[in-house]
Amino acid sequence: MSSWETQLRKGLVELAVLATMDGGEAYGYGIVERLRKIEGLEFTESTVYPVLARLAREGFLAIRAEPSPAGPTRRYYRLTPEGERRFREMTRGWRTVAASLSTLLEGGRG
Amino acid sequence: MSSWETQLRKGLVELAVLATMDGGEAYGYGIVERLRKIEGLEFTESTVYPVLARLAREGFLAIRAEPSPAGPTRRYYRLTPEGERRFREMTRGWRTVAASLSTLLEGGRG
DNA sequence: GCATGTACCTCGGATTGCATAGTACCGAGC
DNA sequence: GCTCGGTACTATGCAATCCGAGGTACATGC
Repeated sequence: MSSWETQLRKGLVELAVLATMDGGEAYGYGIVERLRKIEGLEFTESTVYPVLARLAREGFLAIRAEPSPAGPTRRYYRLTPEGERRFREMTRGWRTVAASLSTLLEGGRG
Repeated sequence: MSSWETQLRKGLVELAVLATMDGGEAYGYGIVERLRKIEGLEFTESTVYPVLARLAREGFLAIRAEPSPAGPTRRYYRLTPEGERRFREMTRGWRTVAASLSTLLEGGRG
């Protein structure tokens, strides 16, 4: 993985993770599997798990445990009201930055 | 500045800086002044100067010195052929990530 | 009993953003 | 000739976090 792509992802994991459980539930391994298929968002378990732990600790996620059909107990995460607010804020911030950078890239030195 | 926005910027400075000198020249202070006006890309001198130094050291930028109308000698930076390639690669990578994330954000848990 | 797939978690190195502080250059006005 | 404000860059150090490598554990099929 090229180093600058690693850097580009910083701060994006959190948004991507929150997005996977917008309006529903998701568990760690499933999130990793899902993001693995999205170009540019291939995060590993060692990236996703700490983020989930932090978000839960900060009160943005609620946890529900449920047995897995094959494996250890799954821990399903869901957005709390605070988590939803955070997600909306981050989405707005992301759109702003994305739009600004697009303009800059198209405009050249204009 | 919220912490996640700081992280979001990591890796974006480099692309933003390269963009400001696409097809032309730019000097440090001028780059900072220009980016300061773009929402979401307000980087400070202590962020931009090290990036310029690193990019020059890695061979992505060429330097030309020219007296300033008022102040110390300006150092104009220009993309080398390698720098242009790097810039194009980063732009592609950025567009990929941006598109993926947009899809994820709009699609919800679809 | 062993391999395999699922599921969760931790540790440590490397990278980088940015606040703070400092150096130095130049022209204008007195 | 001295100060002052704007310009241009450098140095130091902390905080954040990505991710490779490694560890534990459950279930099924052979």
